[in-house]
Amino acid sequence: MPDADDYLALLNPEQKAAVIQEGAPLLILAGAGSGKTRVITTKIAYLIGRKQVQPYSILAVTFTKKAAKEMQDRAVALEPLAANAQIRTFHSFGSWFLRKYAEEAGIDKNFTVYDDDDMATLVSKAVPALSRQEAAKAAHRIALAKDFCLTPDSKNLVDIESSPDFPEIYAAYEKRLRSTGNVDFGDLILLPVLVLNDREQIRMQMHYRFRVIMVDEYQDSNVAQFKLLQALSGAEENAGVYVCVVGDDDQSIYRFRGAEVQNILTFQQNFPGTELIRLERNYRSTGCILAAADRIVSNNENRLGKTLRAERGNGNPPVLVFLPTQDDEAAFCAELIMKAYKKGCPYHDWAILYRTNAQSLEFETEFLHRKIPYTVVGSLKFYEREEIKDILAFLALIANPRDEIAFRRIVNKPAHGIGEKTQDTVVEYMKDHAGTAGGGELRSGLIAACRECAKSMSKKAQRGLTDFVSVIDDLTVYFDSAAAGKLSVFIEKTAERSGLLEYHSSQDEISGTQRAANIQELINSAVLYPCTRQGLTDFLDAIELDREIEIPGKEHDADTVTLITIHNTKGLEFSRVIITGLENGIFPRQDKTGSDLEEERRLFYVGITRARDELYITSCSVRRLYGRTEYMQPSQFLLEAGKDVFRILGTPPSTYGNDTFPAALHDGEPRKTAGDSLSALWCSGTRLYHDDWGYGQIIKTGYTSGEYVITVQFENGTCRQFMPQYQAHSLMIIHE
DNA sequence: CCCGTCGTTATTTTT
DNA sequence: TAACGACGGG
Repeated sequence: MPDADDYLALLNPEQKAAVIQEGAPLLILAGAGSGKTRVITTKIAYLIGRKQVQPYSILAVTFTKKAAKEMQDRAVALEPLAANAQIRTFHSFGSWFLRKYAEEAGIDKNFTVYDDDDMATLVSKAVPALSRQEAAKAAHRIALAKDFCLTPDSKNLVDIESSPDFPEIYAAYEKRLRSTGNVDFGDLILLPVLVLNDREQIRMQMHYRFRVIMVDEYQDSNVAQFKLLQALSGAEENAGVYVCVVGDDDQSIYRFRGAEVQNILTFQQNFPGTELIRLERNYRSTGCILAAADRIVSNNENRLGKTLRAERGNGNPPVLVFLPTQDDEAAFCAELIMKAYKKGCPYHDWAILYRTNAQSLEFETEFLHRKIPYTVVGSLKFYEREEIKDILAFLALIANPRDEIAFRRIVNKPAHGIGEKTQDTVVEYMKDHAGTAGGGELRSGLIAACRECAKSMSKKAQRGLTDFVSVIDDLTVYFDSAAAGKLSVFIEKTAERSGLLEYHSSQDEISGTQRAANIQELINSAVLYPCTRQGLTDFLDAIELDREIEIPGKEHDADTVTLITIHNTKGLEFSRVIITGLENGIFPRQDKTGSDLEEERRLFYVGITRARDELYITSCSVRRLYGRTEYMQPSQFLLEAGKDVFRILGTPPSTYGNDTFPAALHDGEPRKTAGDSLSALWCSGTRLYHDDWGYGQIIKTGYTSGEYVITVQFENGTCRQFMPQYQAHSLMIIHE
């Protein structure tokens, strides 16, 4: 039996107060790196071990499966009984709830979850007048509406989309979606809210079941999730459910996806009597890094306010590096990393952060060239790949034969001569007969419809449909007879019998892709699931609700540099971080004002606070953008932070503070374009630092066969020539 | 049905 | 610049 005092003794006073607090709602404002996961997990252990709270009556929700798993593992390490606590993502809770109350929610118990892409397809089927692009946009708005807990008849729908057609489109989509029996992501939250608000009985059952509710990363919850929490807590009917939320308003970065910072800012009003505890001791970053982070975020108006204190000394100031172009930026990063590597710093200590995925390209090219191993996080999602979606569609159709989207995706793949017209006929037939034909017809849904429709069709379509049905039939027979086997074997069978494996293998040869291997990866990931209906739904759920789970070839022990968008770094930390592209228009992105600009600022804050020991920030004066060469200005965030928090390398553009541009402008060479800014940057008198030779000064400049050449006199006596155009990365201009 | 060409358009995306 | 969708010919 673990002794609670052991783990309480590890906490600082605020953390301990947060763990033992009871009797009123609790809001924990946990700054970056302040040990919030430790607090939540300790609290779970404490409630079970010390307060005799039943583990299964604790519900802890997070946003990602990874976070849920980490929380579960750490809680179990402190208190084995925590294995029975419900530690889930919001969406997996919704899924659990909806399978339990499928009937009340008006959906199929075997539902699968449609993603954004499926939504767009469904919109275009529901409203054929829309172009593909319009449908995608409408789908996006519908998703957003659901995040805000708005139904097609909600008045506030205009706040999401002012187009007068929108409510109609949304309603048509809903109708179509309900006819498939499936749900979309928004429904996983919205439908439980509707059911709970509607059915007192069910609400009471939930209050009886869950006595403690904790929410992690509360700053990223949306309105629907807030309403779900409200319903589950029964705050308005004195259900006596204990609520504890943890978050950091300064790290709210998902507004564009419906996250509502207001949720955390107004928590105290919505849950009267709330106690507030701040965790402000930062155990991750050095003081200098935190100082820069604080300077940035202090420029935001809309925040609860908190000041992080460094627990591990000041360290070195963040280095702000001004570079001529994005190529120099990539070279600078590579050089920095290689230099450190030679001194024994592993690659995995490093992360390169950028605002948009497209920016990863320059680094990939450069690193490939220099043989620096790297891992790009998150750009191409496994589950979004065509071959994976194809196989999953087959499985989804077997799980739920009314799944129109899955049906359309694979009925003619590989091609059997079943065009869109034929598909429409089958889908219409199913919809017309589903309600009247009794249970049998309903159960076999689109497959039965295929059989029926085939009778009255052209030879070609008839043949195609018969082929398709026989594939499904074979697989169904196999599925039913293999209940003792593994699901992975069934998926393998599906991949073969459907012809999809062969189809995608041949694609591999044409375009050198890895599709067959990806399919194999999918098959492997199902080995632990039984070949039963339950196993199948569980597997599909796991895939749909945890899209990070399948990252093929991602060896965790590989020593690589991480390339990642700042959004994706939430919850991560690295010893050394380089945040790139700090230029107006890139970061913050253009057109950001007001609260959008505040969110960009928070994003910068998140990026900075990922760094444990060293932080570098780069800003280029020229960047190729959409095929154009753009002259960039340093990010306004750099000015807001103030110069004193950084150590500055390279030459800041004149717009960065009051610095005058180097005298080099008069050095004899005309400054025509940015390409020629070489002579401006690398002019006589400029002080430099070189990796091998140390400090020095440019004593002569000139051109040799068209290339700009500088001569540098180093303090150690060496005198060398360089071509800054190619060697800028090994030479750093000292500004101070 | 497949493949090539032309024109358009460029965030962030836990689930 | 590049990548992707729309369209038309084989």
